[in-house]
Amino acid sequence: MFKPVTPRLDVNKIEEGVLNLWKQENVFHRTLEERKDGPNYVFYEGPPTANGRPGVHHVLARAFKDIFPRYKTMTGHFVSRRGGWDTHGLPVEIEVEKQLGFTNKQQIEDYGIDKFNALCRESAFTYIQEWEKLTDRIAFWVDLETAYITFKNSFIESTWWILKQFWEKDLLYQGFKVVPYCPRCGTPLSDHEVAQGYKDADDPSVFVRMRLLDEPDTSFLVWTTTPWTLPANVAIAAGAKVDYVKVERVLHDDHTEKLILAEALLEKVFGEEEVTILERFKGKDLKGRQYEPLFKFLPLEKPAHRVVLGDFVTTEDGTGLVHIAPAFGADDMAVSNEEDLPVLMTVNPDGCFKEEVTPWAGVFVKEADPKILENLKERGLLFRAGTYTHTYPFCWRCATPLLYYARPTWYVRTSVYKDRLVALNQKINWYPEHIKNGRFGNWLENNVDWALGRERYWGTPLPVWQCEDCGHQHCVGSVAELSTLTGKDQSELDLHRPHVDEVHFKCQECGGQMQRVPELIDVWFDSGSMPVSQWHYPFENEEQFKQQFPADFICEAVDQTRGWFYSLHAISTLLFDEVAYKNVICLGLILDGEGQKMSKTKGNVVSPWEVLDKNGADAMRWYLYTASPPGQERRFSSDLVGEVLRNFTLTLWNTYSFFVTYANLDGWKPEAGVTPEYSPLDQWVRSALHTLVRDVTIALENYDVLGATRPIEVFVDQLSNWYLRRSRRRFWKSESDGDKYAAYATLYEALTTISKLLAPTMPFMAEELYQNLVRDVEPGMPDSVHLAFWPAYDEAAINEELNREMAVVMKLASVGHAARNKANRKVRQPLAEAAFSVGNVEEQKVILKYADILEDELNVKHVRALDAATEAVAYEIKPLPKQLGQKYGKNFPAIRCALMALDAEKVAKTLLADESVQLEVNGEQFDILPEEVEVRSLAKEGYAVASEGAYLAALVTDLTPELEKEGLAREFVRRVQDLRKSAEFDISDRIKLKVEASPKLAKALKDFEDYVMAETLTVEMKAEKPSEDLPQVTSEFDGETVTVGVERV
RNA sequence: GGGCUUUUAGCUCAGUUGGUUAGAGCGCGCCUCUGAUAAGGGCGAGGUCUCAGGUUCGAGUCCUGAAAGGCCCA
Repeated sequence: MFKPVTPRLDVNKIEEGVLNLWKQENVFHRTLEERKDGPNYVFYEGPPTANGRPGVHHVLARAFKDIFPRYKTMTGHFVSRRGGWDTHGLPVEIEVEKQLGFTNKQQIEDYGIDKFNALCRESAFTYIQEWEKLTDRIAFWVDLETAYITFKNSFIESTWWILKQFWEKDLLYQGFKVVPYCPRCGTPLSDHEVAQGYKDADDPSVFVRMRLLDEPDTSFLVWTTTPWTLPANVAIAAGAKVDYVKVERVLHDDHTEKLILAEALLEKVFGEEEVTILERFKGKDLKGRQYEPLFKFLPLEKPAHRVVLGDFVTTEDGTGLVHIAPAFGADDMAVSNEEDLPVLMTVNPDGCFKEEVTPWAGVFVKEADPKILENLKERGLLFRAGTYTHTYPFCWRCATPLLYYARPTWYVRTSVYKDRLVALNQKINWYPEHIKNGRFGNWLENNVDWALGRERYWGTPLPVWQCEDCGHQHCVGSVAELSTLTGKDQSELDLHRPHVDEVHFKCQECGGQMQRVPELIDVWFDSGSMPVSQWHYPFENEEQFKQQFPADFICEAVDQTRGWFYSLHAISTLLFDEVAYKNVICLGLILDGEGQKMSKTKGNVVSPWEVLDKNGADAMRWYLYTASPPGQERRFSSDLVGEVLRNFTLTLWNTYSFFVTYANLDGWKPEAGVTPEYSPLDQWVRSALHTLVRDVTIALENYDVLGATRPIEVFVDQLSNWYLRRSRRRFWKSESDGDKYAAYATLYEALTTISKLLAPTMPFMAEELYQNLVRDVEPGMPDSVHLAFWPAYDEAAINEELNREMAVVMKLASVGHAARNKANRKVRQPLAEAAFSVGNVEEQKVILKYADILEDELNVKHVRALDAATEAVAYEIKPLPKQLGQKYGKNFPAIRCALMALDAEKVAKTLLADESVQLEVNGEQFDILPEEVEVRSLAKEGYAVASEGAYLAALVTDLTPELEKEGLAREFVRRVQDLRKSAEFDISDRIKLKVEASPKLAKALKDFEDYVMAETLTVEMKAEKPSEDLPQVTSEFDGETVTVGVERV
């Protein structure tokens, strides 16, 4: 006996039950234990930070992550699935700052780094319980008990080891580079952070005269949007190939001045004003020309204030002459290094001018802009000032405009490995594929050194100590090394600030005191270190590390391209010259129902719980898998998930419930060694089933999630709405013969196979089916579908021809229904005959081969092929463009025309006789083959006809008295069945009927008594008025009246 | 400004190496079937396949350009 199944599905109850089962039987851990000796399949969990609540996008990622480990477990692999938590970084600090009401770094220092970091440590796990709960509820199987945590000493120590490897290869260096810098937060920002803060801003648009030293009344016209950088000007950049002109213009006092600028920008700069072009030259001719500095606040260490060439100069905006202040621009710094120009550092780290810049000392640079313009104007150096709207980066946390600012900071020299980064990327399978050479590939091609340093508090400290006296630097690669250096056991040392900062040792060069540098490292380095650091490699777990590197599969959203995908790849390339992952699914973002990005500030975030409580985890997962290709962004709403339940889950559930109901009635169970006598319909559904197994397997092997899910939906629909609907009678007939056994065996095979195919994607439903259909019935089977083995498909069961034939049968049934509908003949009324025609000879045989199915489906007494020769009055011929166009190319239109001009009937009959038609077009002979033309027949009168494409159904709608009576009998049966149902009789209950019917109906019931009684499980039918106490109904149909009462025997 | 990506029915999405009548589901209207079904079937309304050029006998599909949305980067 199978456990009885209610047709009313309560997904949440089922999913809770399955969760309990998994817990009680420790199923997840057993998927590890029972596969210990299997080949490794390696999955890396990209660590989330638990200081925010998990959202729908996390469910998306976790749902996709879960598929492949489950699948690979079923194929016999050992899939260690260690979780991880990212715990460091600015986002954590900011939450704590908010909590404490801090607005700047000084407040943190005053409060105490120790106490501050203790709060960060807690804050990183604020929502850990909700994360764990959600992970559990959506059945993402990941081992959270042994999850790696980036703030643990062991993790940090391994990360230090990596850094030391880099240090020894000279890949870690302190550079003086221009970085986006927040003067309020006092720290450079990573690209990632900068990207979050671009806004439209109105900045000054300033044209300044820089007077030539050797030519009176002549100036370079230079444009800038940052006047505050002008005191740091050391050069002007021109484009070597750009055309420049010297123009003369009249000033107000009748004097003239000469200005040099790019010719292409004359109009933009002067507009209507008349100027005289005196001279033309290329940019390279300007090289080395000297000019009068605008300001002289700082001493010059090297010669400056001359024209240099730069390939970044454009003639889009400004004047084609670019002001160069190496301290405040990346291009500026680069060109200054090449040209050996001095760097004038006019601004303090707080964003205010230095003492030396006397007029504006201590003024915040942006506030000094107008004052600087005033000064230039007084000195006649200002040509024009306006405003310019462009996108400019602001600090994403405090909205302070960022300054591009030269600061000493630490870098990983990734750019020297650019070729390896690019080459190794070619070994990675990206899904979708375009990321590989698109977004990710481009990013690698443009690789610049990884800015590693962060001047913050809560993170992995950079393990570099520097001598306070001689500046000697030493990189520490382990706690043991630190112990040796300090001559003291440091194994209990917390490797965070401020504790590591308090560790000093003697300089090996001069004996001075070594002090750790102040920087932390970028948190992305933490997560990118995870293949190594999660194992505390190389200090222990060497075996595990080697077995678990590289990953076979990782999966995150597309925003990780420059995040985790990059940090893993970069570290692995520099450290091992190997990829860190072989296959990666890169997910698109989740949008709300309106296509807007979900964000806290917009308040359009859908809570995953809302969806889960309503529809369950399976439906939510299934929606995410099937909605659109994984790389694509997807719209998401609770209603869309609800559709999954109605369309897919319920269909499957009802099929399952049907099976269990009747199998229990018949006491059916699978018997080993019995070969069922499959009917053609069984053979067809088995062919479709094994095709499905094949296709889903191939899809999963290729990380094709759509291909692993959508076909299951199609199959379940066919199983329920074609196979089962057409097979129902076989299940409820009373004799238990081989045909009935085959029907049960077929449906059982389909359901148990589906449960396995669904295990990776719909883990709950899969388990529910498996437990009842397999585990409780077949002794010795694995205790869970997730411990079972992936089904192998039976090549012999796959019959492509059968698949095609049945598609035609379904098509004919559909056309037949349409014909009935048009003739206004309801299906319950039997008709004498249906005749079909199809487009070609090949499909013709299908009609007779599956006549019984069509007769039953359409409720007709006889099915046959339409006789094209005698019954059709008209034909249409349709030259098939695919065949003829490909064969005859340019001639196709003419051939088509010529063919259509012939007598359609003659052509049709020739082709239907499987003979070809000869044509002459433009003096050329063509032989048109039967398969190159579709023939459509139009039936003669007396038939109800419907057609679609070449498929046509013609019904004989005349009713004989016999057919009419049968129709009445069927109507009556229908009423009785309804009555049985509303009286809540069991489907196997035998009944007695009392009937009071109008004469014609009474006669019909008499004639079809056997049929009526068999259909309704009636043991006694009496022609009398039912007594009041019986369940009964009175109804009218087809002009007849009946009152019928039922009584359970 | 650059890179990647998307644009097909009211909504969510399919659409094979280019093939002439562009599909499905949901929703809507009418009809129907049901002894598993919250379902199923049929008919109908609903499309300038974002736009403009081009290649081709033939373009939703290929090419060029443009527009709009999204993401990433400046």
